[in-house]
Amino acid sequence: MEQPIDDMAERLKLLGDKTRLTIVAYLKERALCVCDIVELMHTSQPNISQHLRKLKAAGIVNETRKGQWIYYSLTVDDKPYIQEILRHLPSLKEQVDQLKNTCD
Amino acid sequence: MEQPIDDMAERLKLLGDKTRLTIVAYLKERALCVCDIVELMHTSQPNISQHLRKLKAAGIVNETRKGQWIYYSLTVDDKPYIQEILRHLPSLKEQVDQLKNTCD
DNA sequence: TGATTATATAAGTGAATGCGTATATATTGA
DNA sequence: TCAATATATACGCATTCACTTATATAATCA
Repeated sequence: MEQPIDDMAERLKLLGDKTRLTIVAYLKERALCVCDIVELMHTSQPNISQHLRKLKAAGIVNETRKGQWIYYSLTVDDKPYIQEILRHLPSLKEQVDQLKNTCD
Repeated sequence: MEQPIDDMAERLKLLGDKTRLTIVAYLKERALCVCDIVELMHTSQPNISQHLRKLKAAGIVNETRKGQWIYYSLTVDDKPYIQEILRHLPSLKEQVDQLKNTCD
């Protein structure tokens, strides 16, 4: 039987990873496709895909396909303690705004 | 150089462990000594001690010696996003109240 | 249809981690 | 000072996990 506390621990563990927390910080600015995040974070595409899959499984992000691109966005409206975490993340708006944006 | 986002990830990772999050949920009720927590959680004393050391290193708990017992308590007044997590933890008051309390 | 681009999955590897057993340190009280 | 209790540390082991490389799937466009 899954306890609420186990559930919270699972989500917090997901956010307790530098790469994933940075992804979430970027997605706080706006929805991004995988190649955007790869460009922002200077790591491999499979690495980002795997992190996104975990975030999706935990219900923290969802995906929307637009042509050949898949955009990910946050789904935390029903998770207040995650919202509070987001509020304390530094803004990465400048970096997101400087994306080359060849994705469309 | 330590970024704020790395710092947050470190703390969230600590709370993203079922055992540690449960310890924190107990400490939300009141300060407890190590043997109290061992009794509540049905695990080994070294296990609890090691988790408490990590929580202390992250500034989430502090310790106060009282005779041969060392009481741990939360130090989260300056960490709002951790407070919000605490608010969403289920209450474990009943279990804490049923402690045999031979520790004094 | 074939080439290109975007994304996902598979498999392997090295490092981190949670927990147990054994032992050390510290405090109390006879 | 010695025994008992409380807590911390050392060490080993099994598991988890983040990441890389290689490959598969999917969509677009010539």
